[in-house]
Amino acid sequence: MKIATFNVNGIKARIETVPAWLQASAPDVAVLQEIKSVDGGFPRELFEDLGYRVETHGQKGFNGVAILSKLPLEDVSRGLPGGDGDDQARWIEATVIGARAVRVGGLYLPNGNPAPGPKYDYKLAWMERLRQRALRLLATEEPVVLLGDFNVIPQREDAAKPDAWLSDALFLPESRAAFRRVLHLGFTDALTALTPGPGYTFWDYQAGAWERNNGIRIDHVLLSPQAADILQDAGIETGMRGGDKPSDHVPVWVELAA
DNA sequence: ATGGCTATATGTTATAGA
Repeated sequence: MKIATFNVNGIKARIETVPAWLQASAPDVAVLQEIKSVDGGFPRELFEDLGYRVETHGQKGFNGVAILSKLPLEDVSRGLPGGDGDDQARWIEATVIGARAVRVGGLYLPNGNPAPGPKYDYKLAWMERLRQRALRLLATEEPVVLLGDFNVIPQREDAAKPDAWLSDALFLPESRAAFRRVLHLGFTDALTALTPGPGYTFWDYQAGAWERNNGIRIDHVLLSPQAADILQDAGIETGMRGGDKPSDHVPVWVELAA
């Protein structure tokens, strides 16, 4: 089972990019972030015609997440628990029925800038809610994959110019500590487990960041122990950043024996 | 760089992203 994540930065703007990617990369499951679309405005037929089931959790203008799956989905849920009035569409979860059932959580973690401030408080609170949800999912002892745009640079080596990010919400010590608190519940970072060394997933549109390889790694795939046991391969589709009508993020994928 | 692009809707300007 190949599972991918892609922050598309607007599904309407990526109306050709995303289907072309799906055909070339052929993930069984794709979680998308920043669809920037309401559910009714999502071009679901386009993806259904490619053989995908479509589940969206959209919102007007910003945010918005989705799951596309060639395999049957069960128990789809939208919204990260514990929100109490949080109406930002950043979380969607479903069980994918392959050779094994895999619980997949697709997430778009808040950016948090400027920090300090209310947006940063929201980011940290959201990360604590993520930790709580992750703990519940681990307790099922089933394969669990949490993937998406985490908006956290875990280590200095995950940025081409780490010193430029020192006061940024993506790299502040509290953000990195909160990320580790999730990871250390027992998850495996699929990319660092299989491909040590620099591997970026985002390059800003500005200042020739792509041409200069001034990137950061902020899209991650976290595997529960039961998922890590069946991890076969993982990768970053770096070349997508240099393609037609690119998002500022590129897809990241894992292959599981499931 | 005090944001140099990009995307969306609030739409010929504001807001958000990272």
